[in-house]
Amino acid sequence: MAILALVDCNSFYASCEQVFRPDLLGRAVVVLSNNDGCVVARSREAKALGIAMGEPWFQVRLRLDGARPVSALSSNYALYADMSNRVMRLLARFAPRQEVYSIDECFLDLTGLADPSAIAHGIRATVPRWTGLPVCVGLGPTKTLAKLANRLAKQDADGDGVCDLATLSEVDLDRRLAEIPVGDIWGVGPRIAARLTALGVTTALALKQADSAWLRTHFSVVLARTALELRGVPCLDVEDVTPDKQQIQCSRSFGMPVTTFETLGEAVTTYVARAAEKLRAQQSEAGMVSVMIRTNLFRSDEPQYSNSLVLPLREPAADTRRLARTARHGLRRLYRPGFRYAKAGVALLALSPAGERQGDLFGDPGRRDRGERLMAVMDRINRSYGRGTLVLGGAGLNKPWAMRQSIRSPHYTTRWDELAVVRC
DNA sequence: TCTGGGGTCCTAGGACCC
DNA sequence: TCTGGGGTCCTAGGACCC
Repeated sequence: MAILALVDCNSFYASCEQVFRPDLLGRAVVVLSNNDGCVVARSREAKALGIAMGEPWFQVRLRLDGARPVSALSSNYALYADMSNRVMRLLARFAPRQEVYSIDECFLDLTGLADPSAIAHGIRATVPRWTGLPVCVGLGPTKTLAKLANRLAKQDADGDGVCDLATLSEVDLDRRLAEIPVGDIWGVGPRIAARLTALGVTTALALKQADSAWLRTHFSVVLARTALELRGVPCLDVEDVTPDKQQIQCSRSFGMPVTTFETLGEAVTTYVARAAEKLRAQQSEAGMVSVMIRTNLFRSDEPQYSNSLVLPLREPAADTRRLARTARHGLRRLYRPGFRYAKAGVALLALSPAGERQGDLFGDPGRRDRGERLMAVMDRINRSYGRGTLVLGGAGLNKPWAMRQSIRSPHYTTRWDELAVVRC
């Protein structure tokens, strides 16, 4: 039998902030989404105040009305990404195979190892000691059960942070599954949970026992697989090599309403540049570019406009200038004056490995090579001296439309001039 | 005044082919 | 009265995840 571990950092973003701000330990801490919009991470104390995941921060403030102190921070992705790398590198030591599933969690394949439970406890003890970040570990014979075990480990406040569903007898496992709402299962979202519940499938146990063919006809093969995984039949592999992205997006809400074509163009150019960096980092080229703009959907008192467009390229490209030119063509067709725009975004689609392209009969290969060398130099400079050191002129310089991050912590671990200072 | 961003997979239906 | 059968590819939309 396979034994998989799911290791997940507790309140990851909030915990990262607390590592460098020990004064925030034991306090209600929330981390906000881009533009300081919504709550995306909460310390245990913040959860206890009833602050919901995804709740708009201005509503939280209105509701709590200053009666309870809450420390809010803008998100600091440079910090979280760096801390994530530390955790993942450390966790890789515990198993021959690791799948990094998200910024704060990974699967480890412990199949065949001597004492998985002891390893789980070792992880639970070692990660906070080495990185300052608390983790919980779930063990199970399939990914879905390991996920579930992790959830149970986190829910059990008095537990030791490890939950092992792999060594449970069938009877004991079913007893636990009977107490878990079906919506708590990985892969069962709110829509499907509501439909399942209406049909009488309300618990994890009921889903496990549901007929496979019935699930396929009334729902999909995805849900049928989830049910099989609950039965201990692995349907999802641990993928230890990260596949290349099939699409790369970059979109942001503006820090202030934007009305002019020129300003939207600056934003779109900026986002294309960011997406194209990621594209070149995985050595791909894009065959299509999509552009999207929209007004503020929450303003019922303002005229609304939302539109997007997909533009094919004559020949796949990874050159920021070419992609930006195409995106601006798209923007020109999308733009309508007289609206207050709140958000723009671009996506690079139809990605293929660089160098496998079909040539353009009318293209200029020499020009193309020069472009590739220029992009390589640009990426190198921006890697060495920081993102945004070398940019296209069309991206704008002041960027008054850029997102708000009024309460961002320093880049403690990734910038020399912002290093954390420890006084002993 | 204030409401995030970036992904994946599956399915149904239409276009098209022989 | 009666109007084939089987297949592929693409896309939009819906659902999910963190």
